[in-house]
Amino acid sequence: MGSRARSGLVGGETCLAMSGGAWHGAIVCAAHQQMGYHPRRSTVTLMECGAVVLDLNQLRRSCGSCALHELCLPAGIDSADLERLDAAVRDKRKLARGGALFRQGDAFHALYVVRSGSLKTFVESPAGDVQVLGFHLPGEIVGVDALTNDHHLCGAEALEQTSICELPYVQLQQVVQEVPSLYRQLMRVISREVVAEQRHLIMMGKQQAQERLAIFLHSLADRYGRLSRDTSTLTLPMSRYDIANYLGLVVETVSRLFGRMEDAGILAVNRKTIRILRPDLLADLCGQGLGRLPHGTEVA
Amino acid sequence: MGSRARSGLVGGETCLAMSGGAWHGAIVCAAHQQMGYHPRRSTVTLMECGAVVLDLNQLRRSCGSCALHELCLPAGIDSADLERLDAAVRDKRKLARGGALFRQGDAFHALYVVRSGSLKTFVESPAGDVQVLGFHLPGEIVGVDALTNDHHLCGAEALEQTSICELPYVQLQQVVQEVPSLYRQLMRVISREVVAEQRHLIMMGKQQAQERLAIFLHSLADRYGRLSRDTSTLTLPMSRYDIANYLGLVVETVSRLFGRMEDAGILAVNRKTIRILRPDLLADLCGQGLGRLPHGTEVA
DNA sequence: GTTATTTATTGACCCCGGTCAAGTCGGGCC
DNA sequence: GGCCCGACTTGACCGGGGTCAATAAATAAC
Repeated sequence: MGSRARSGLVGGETCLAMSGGAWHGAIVCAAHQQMGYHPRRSTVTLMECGAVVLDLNQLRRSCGSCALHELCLPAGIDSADLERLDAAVRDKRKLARGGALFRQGDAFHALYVVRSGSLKTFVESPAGDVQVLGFHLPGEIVGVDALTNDHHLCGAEALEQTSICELPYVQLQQVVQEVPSLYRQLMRVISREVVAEQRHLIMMGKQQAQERLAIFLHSLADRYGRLSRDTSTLTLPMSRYDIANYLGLVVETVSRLFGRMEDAGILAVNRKTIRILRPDLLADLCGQGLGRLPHGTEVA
Repeated sequence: MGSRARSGLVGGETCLAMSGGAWHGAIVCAAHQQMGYHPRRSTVTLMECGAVVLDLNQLRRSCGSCALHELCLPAGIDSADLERLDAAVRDKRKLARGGALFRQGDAFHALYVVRSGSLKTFVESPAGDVQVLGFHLPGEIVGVDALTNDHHLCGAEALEQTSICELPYVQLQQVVQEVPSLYRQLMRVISREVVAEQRHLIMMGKQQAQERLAIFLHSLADRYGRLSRDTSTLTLPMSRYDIANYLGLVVETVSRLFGRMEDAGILAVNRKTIRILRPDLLADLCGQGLGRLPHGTEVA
């Protein structure tokens, strides 16, 4: 084993652009990527980048002009009703990497939608062991589990610089009451979370470790695609530990699997940057248990 | 190993009463159990039993007089608004054991609430392998996953004689729009499902096989208690295969675990009837990985 | 009743992935 | 520059639980 050719990104400038996380992600990058622009050679600093984002936020404060419009609550709502929704959406909170949106046990008073960046939700037992429940990308709702008993059953934490739309529940209820189409859309968005959890469950059920990671990457690429991001080069905002925990594995196993998939020519792995070289083969690995790679097999 | 004293239920008449499933469960049994009555010596046939149920259904057709009132959608809704809900709740469908409420891929047009009996929800891959997603007891809602894309992503099947309240979605929307408190309660009930899935996920994450089964039994007893059923004698409506699949294990492992817990004096297992002899010890097994039983240890 | 079929239990074997331990890399800091 | 620390990788070992197979019990079919 071992003579694996690590896909060498040039390092220096690449990492400089990457190391800030996908902070300009949904806003700056989305536009750039659609134009075929890649921020690799950009020399903007984080400071400059932050300023740009703030300006853009000013321009697109309203749901109506939000890039996530069609993925989020406003989908299918006409401009007249949008103003009422805008009135309910309170200040857009910003979180630094590791910052808590809410903690396990906190009193419930709002639902949240990720605007840019990403979150993880997780529970922690009194004994201290953690279970990551999900990763949340822009347009996805967080906090639904607290509706039953007015307390958050899981914590939510930013994986990178993240910006959040807060929907105070009392006001949201009013608007939803007045705008039937918004009520329907809210249900749909919540249902999406149920479906996401179901997928997670299916994966944890009986899939082998390699299938789990394949499914994880595949579905992440899917979600990136829906955000108009590049689906062949994933920049993972979460650590190997988070991935392992989410998949019900240990970090060593995840590391080995990345290695094996790289050996097979499916991926090019460079820390948090994963290039999917053979989407077809990756899709195969998601399949029904066949086609598992036997330790160091080169796949033509 | 092996010299395990099987808890001997008398067999004959017991099984006769059991074999019909818990059909009179939520309706006849709930009342009986609260009075300390046990249907073991009852000689009613299924036919007679069915008739009784029908009569009771006539008496308590409305949500207002339903025994599940406080567990279900009507919770916290005054009698004036209850009539509007009643109008939306359509015919109460009945399913025989194995009967499908809906199939994976079916078009969505209604949510369902279990009135009596029980369901399992599951997905089936093209290759034929199944993952059981959940078991649903009276008062619990089914079908939420279909709200996103108008098709059921999982199938739902009765585990025993089961009666269902159907909530056609178009009508439900109207009523919910008119009755704010019902809207809130619907959200809460849906959120319950999210929480249930989260618990399932936590279990599948990193728990050992024995902890999984312990948690499963413990939480099932909990839910039975909420339905005013006996929490120390569980009559499992689902097969060992369903349990194993739900827990991400194989049927042999579940069987062995039941055996080990019986050896430890925690349970008395007789096919689908599980008596919890030591709830305290069972709770211990749910805990953080400590206290696992090392193959045939007697616990005083 | 008898037979056939599903469901559950039990044993023997072995492999996937967890555990333990040792590197290695990269980034932040002075 | 040099140091440190956390994130990640890689190897060696082993045990929990999956697989295969045989049997028993209970239900369904006739």
